[in-house]
Amino acid sequence: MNIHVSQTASARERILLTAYKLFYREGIRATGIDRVIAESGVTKVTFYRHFPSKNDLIREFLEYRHQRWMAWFTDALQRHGNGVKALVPVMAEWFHDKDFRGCAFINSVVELGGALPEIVDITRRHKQEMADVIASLLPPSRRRKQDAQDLALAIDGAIIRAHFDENADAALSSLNRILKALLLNRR
Amino acid sequence: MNIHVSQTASARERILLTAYKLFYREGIRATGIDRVIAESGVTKVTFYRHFPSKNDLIREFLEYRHQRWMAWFTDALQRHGNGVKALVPVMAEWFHDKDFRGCAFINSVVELGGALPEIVDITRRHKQEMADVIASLLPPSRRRKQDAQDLALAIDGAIIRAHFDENADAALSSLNRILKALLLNRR
DNA sequence: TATCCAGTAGACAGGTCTGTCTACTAACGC
DNA sequence: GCGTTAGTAGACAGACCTGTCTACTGGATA
Repeated sequence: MNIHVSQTASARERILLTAYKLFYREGIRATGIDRVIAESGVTKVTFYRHFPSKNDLIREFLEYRHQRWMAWFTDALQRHGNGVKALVPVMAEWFHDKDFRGCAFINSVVELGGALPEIVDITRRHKQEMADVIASLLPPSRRRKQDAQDLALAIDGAIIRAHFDENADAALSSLNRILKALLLNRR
Repeated sequence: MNIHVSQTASARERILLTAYKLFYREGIRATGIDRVIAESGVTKVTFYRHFPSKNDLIREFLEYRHQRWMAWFTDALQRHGNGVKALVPVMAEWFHDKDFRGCAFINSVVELGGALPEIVDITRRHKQEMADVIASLLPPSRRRKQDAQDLALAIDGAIIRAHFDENADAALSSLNRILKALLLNRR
């Protein structure tokens, strides 16, 4: 609307984008507030005006990550034909990204689930939405939701393997075989 | 052999057991050395004589965890009939343990994989050994290793789901269906 | 014009972290 | 008997963490 507001938005946005990059790349606990402040080019006062505590920033980071990841996911699925067959190529696209470091939500549960239980809830909701999107790829049937849950679990396994394996191909092959096995076994 | 040595062994053992408990329950980064020292009832000098740095303790913790977990895993498989059908009950046993907090190796990769790359190697070896044990449950065939890898990936997915889900039953059902689908689809 | 308000710069408080240091004790092995 | 070795108790250094504080600046608005 006016410069005043857009300056505000831009400081906030720089903080959030910096946190997005650092929290995902280095981990949340490993990233100090001072580093986020320095790299986003704001001062402490500005930072704490927008985010009263690091936990607030963590919550907003996860919300932002959720929005961006879901948007990428649905777009990538469409680009690959929007069927269940798209899942493996879509995951391949993610796993081969040079910045891939696993699932931000799983990572945050592992890092902070004990100290910040709401992160666990946020993660459950994120994974539920992912499973809902997967369900929408499947033909309607009694088992659609169940199949989607199974696929979501297998995808989580693949994310983990791709995270610690040297390359993602083994994870993708396994995911592909699981997917085929689950969906061929109908009727 | 003699009291001298066994006193030594016991201080070391207390430290390792305390780290085992705290690192797994609270996380490695969240657990300060001072806490391990206090709870194991030794002094700083004693601690640092046995473990020159926290990283040394982390390595030994993972080694110890690997030994204990593999021993539990093979034992549990035997108790449940030592076939591929044992996998789901065995996982159920683990997931329902009140102290279950996911896989210590996955967790350590997420927490420290960036800072301590050798943890990633340790985790790969651990998961490879797990997959080898799973392979030994399968009848010999061309695809035995591949099937074992697929099952191992699905198990990792189930571990993650059981870690953040309220209860482990959904994860176990999915694992069960994936297992059946993979193994029914033979010939 | 006067007042907010979001911003800059940076000191500081209070806590926690890993790791080192001094000083002393008791048991074992040669 | 004497040196080595593992232990106790606890102070301390130096880094890093989150979060607060003062003092100042410049633009938007009433």
